[in-house]
Order: sequence, then structure tokens, then C-alpha cells
Amino acid sequence: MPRSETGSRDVTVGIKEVAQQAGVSPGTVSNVLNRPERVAPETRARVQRVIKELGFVRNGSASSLRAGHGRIVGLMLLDLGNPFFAEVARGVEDLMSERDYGVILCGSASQAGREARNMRMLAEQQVRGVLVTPVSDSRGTPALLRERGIPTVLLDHPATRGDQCSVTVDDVTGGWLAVNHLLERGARDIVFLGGPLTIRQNADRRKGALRALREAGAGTLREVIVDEMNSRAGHEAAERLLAELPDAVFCANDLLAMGVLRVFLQQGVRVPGRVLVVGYDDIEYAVASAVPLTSVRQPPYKLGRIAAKLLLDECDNPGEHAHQQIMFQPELIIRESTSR
Amino acid sequence: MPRSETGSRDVTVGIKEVAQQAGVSPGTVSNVLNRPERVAPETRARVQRVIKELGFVRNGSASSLRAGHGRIVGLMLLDLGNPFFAEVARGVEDLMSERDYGVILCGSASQAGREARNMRMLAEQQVRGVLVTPVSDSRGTPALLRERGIPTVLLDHPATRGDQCSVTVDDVTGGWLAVNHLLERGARDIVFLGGPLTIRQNADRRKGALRALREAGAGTLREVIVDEMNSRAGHEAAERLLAELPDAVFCANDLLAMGVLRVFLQQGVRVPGRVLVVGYDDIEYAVASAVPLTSVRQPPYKLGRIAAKLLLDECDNPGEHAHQQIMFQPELIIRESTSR
DNA sequence: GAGATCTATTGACACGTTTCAATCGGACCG
DNA sequence: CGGTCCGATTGAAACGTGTCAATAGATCTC
Repeated sequence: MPRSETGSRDVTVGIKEVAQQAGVSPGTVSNVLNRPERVAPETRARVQRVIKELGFVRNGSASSLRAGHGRIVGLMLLDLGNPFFAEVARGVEDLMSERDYGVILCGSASQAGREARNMRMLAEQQVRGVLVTPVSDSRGTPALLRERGIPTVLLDHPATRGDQCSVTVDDVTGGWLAVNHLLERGARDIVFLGGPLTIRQNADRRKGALRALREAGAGTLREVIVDEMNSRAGHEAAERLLAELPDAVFCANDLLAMGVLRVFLQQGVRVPGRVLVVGYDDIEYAVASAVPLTSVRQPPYKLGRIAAKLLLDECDNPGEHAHQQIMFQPELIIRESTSR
Repeated sequence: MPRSETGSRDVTVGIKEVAQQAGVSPGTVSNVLNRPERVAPETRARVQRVIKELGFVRNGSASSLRAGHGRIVGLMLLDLGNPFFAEVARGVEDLMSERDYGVILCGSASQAGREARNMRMLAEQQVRGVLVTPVSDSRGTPALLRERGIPTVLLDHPATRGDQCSVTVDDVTGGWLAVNHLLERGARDIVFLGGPLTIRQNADRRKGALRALREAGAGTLREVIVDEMNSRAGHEAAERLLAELPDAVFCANDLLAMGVLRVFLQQGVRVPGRVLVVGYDDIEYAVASAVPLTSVRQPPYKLGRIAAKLLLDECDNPGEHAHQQIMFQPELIIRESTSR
């Protein structure tokens, strides 16, 4: 076993050892770590050198116990398996990493129970703030944290009142874009395939779809609601659709669409020849799928990154921080699955 | 604003308030939380009722300061954007959530610098243990944590010495399966497209490929090494390949393969007619791609879940825990991209 | 040159929990 | 009935850091 160059560095080296070695008081070491500008340059340099020599690592538990919060934020998403949310997570993680924050990642799997459990866990961890895509409503579990004074930013969910930040994409418009496009392509019997309408994203996309139909004064919307929003669910739903094929299917996300696509192609249902298919999210794989998928594009990485920025702004300037509700506009990416 | 049923519950309710309200000492409350079996059933029930009434949430910072560690583990992966690792993360997260642990997720983006920074952050957070897919070598940064007595399990990377657990998939065999299959299909001029060989997964898959060639006594391996392992990199590599098309391309992951596939199809290079393509990981989208992709399947969710289990076992029974090196065997999934 | 002002540093206390030796009360044994 | 043992509970110390009022030293002002 290699011996450390500093001799027998034992179990823990704390702020006190550093202070002693550098010939200053513990308070000064703490200042070097937290408010370096208040320490004379030479002292600062000396302390930092000792820190490096001794391999000192600050005890985050003690720090956040005393300070009331640490350099950790919580990130709670609906579904870690969905590339859309994976990209959101990447955006958050990148920014937090730059600012030297850690991220506790939780998946709620769209279940209120898991959401509540994880929120409680985050509260226990004294996280500095939380980014959350709520399962149903921002007045539910997320409110629990806000009561405790933990800043919260809603991700992909609008803030109903102006007392918190949110970053969203306009899902009503997204639904409208998709169905309007299908109508233009001549589809009339349209299926909306989505998850539970208690999840806002689904409800809004459906609302946009209905609006498009109303404005056009044509077409009908059949609704197929599934429990989960992965390709397996799309698979199963598509099998039920085979009995009575629609002109088009508008899927509330790309995973569903890819499941649908697969069944249709296997069963010899031509896409786009017989049925048009539109997805949502425009995940990286939509373009590469068997029939390149028309999809409503959202900017997930940017979503995560901006939400993270808002959260840290609220944490760092609690006084002057002005809550913002940011809404991006989605974009329809037209590919082969809806070509004439 | 709704008033709490317990009156004006202020900022923080600590273990002391609970103790007072329940007519016991703080020590007993702590025992209810940590060793309930040592507390008389009636006392326990009373304390738990008060905890619920007061909405008490344990302060994890104080807890882990005193106890030396908290209920958090670190998870460090190469690339959060890769569905393979996303599935690994899901496996870890699910198990940890069941055992009431939190997970701090970090991505190293295959950069040693980011790995080191994040490892330091995890050490600061006093994590209970760490699951890590090291960028290059387990003797690098991960060793830093082990010196501090933090249990570490290697994910998708074998433990060289028997002093820690690891969970891996046999990548040499995986490479062999892929290339052997290509040889059987008649390919001779084969390209290996992968990331830096300093990353073990790439090195092993290449080694397996070479072994297959040697055993067959036929065929040659051209190597194309790219910096990142996403579909963009595959895209760029494929464009360079157009100048001198091989018989087959063995890609070190599916993202690369999908990038390659896209360029080939756009440029009119028939797959599998002119070039065979094999991927690696068998991500969910491989089956749905334009030409369904032959790929080497790994069990990512199981990988994550088992690694998590091993880590907690080491944490909970530090004495009797026996380090294990678990290796799964990969499986070749044959699809259209290599059909005759 | 004496007081005022300012900067750099100090030192002790507090954060909320866990832990452990000490204590208490009751049951059991001879 | 006295002594012993055992389980349940207690109370205070300690974990390592951040904070802040106090201090020391240096510079400036009149």
C-alpha cells in the first residue's frame, strides 16, 4: 500500500489541523473557503497550500448543518428512462457542475407516492433548492418544500401563481401544431394517444389538438389513454387500434410513437401510406427510426439548464430575485411519417 | 394561506420538540428513528404519532455529521445522454429508493478532470458509498475515495484486485460475438469504430474483435477512433468511411451505429446490401431504427440494480461482506442490419 | 502625535443529531 | 424478602464547521 507523501495522514483532516499547520485560526480557514476576499492574499495562499498538502476535504454535513443548507439541489423528474428527461437532467447537471453544486436525482415514475417519498428525502438532505416536474399539481407535494423555505423551480410545468419560477414549453401550441398538420395532410379520424390526463403535459397537448379540430371545423378525436408513456405502452395501444384504423395517430411522446410505428409496420399497415403518425419531443432517435418520425421538438437541454440557472439565482440573491415564468415555443419537425 | 392543523408550526421542528411533546428524552426519539426495536412498543407508537403530527423531518446534515455518514450514495457514469447508462441509473435509483437511500448522480463525460471534481464533491457530501464507471482506471480517482474509507463498487469495470466489488459485462466476448458474426456473414474488410481505447469498454471490445479475426484466420480490422461516443461522432466517422467502404462496421455502441446508419442510407449505401453494421448495447431504439440494428445486448438495469445491492451490503455489513466480482455474458441480437 | 477609521484575524458558541455510560424500575431467583 | 439482572430510558458530550462580536494592528486625519 503506497504511503502518502504527507506521512501517515490518518482518518480525517479537519479545518483545525489546517489552521494549526498554517498558523492561523480555524475561523480564517473557514473564511478562505467561503469568503476568500476577506482574507489577505498572502494568508489565503498559505492556507490554500496547506489545504492541498494535507488533502483536506471540507465536511459538507457540518457545513450545511451550521449554515442551514448545503451545495446540493434536488432534481425530480417524471421518468428517467425517457431520453427527453435524460436531456433535461444533462442540462441541469452541466450547469450545477459548473457552479460546483451537486445534484440528487430522483424519478417519480409519475407516481404521487414516490414523489412524496423523494421530496421528504430531499428535505432531509437540506438541499439548497429543488427542480421538479410535478406528477399532477404544483400545489401537491412540491408545496411541502416551499413551506419549509426551500426554493423550488417548476420544470416543464407552469407556475400557477407568481410566487415561484417555472420553465415550460407551450404544450397547447405543440398539440395544435401536430393536429393542424395532420388535418392539412387530409386526416380526419385522428387518435390522440397519451398518458393520464392528470399529468399536465398530456392534458395540454390534448387541449391543443382539440383546438386545432375546432378551428378547422373538421375531423374527430378518438382518445386512447395509457398508464405509462413508453414504447411498450405504445405497442399495446397500437394493437388495439388495428381493429379500427384511424387516419392518423398523434402520440403524446416519441416513445409511444415508436411503439405504435413498430406494430403498424409489422402488421403491414403502411406509414404514412395508410396511417399518419406524429410524435412529441423529437428525441434523438426519432429521426433514425424505421420511418423517420414527424415530431414536435422541445429544447430539453436548454430547459434544464435555464431552470437550474433560475434556481441558483433565487438561492444566491433571495432578496432581489424576481420570479420568472419562462415559456418556450415548440417547433414541428416534419419527416416521412406524415409525408403525402 | 392554509393554516396547519398543529397551529403555527414555525421554521424548524427538531428532535427536541418531538421529545418534549411526547414526554420522552431526545435520545429516545433518536432511538425510535434509528433502532426502533430498542424502544418499548407503546413509547415508539406515541413518538411516531407526534412525529407525524408535528411534521418532523430529520435533519440529515446533523445526522450524518454525528454518525459519520448519511443515507446518500454517489453514482458516477460516463455519459448521461446514453440510454445504456440511463438504464443503469434507473436500476440504481430504483433499488436505492426502495432502501430509502438518495442518489447523487454525476456524469464524467469521459473526462478525468470532471471525474476528479465530482469525486471530491461526493467526498465532501459524506456519501455512504459510491458506484462508479471509471474513465480510465480504477487506480485513478476512485482510489481517492477508498483511501477515505468510502465503499466503492465498480460499475461496468472489473476490479483488478479483489479488494472491492465490481459488476461487469464480458466485453471481450461481446466484441468476439459481433465480429465472429460478421465473418460468418462473409465480411472480410471490417472497421472497428469506437471511442478512446483508454476507456476499458472500447479496449475490450476491440480485443474481442481481434480474437475473432485471429481464430478465423481471415479478415482485417481497420480502426477508427473517435473522441465521443454519440450519434454525431458516428455521423462524422461514417462520412470519412465513404471514401473507402468496408464490408462491415462494428460500432462500440449503438449511438455510433445509428449515426453511421443514417449517413450510409442518406448516401445510398445499402445496409446490409453493401455494408453490414453491428452495434453494441442493444438500446431500446436499436430495434426501431431505419434498418433494425444487430447489436450486442447487455443488461443495464440489472447491472445497476445488482451493483447497488452489493454496495449497500458492504455498507451494512462491513465485517462479513465478501467482495464479489460479477460478470454477465452479453448476447448477440441479430437483426436486419446484418442479414444476408 | 493622538484619536479615528479601517482591515485582518481571532475565539468561542451554536447548529441538531447520535451515542454511550449511567440510571431507573420492574421481574426473577434463591 | 433481599439481591441480581435485564430492558427501557435518560442526559450530556461530541461531531466539524460557520458566524459574529471583539480585538489587534495598521493607516489616515487633523
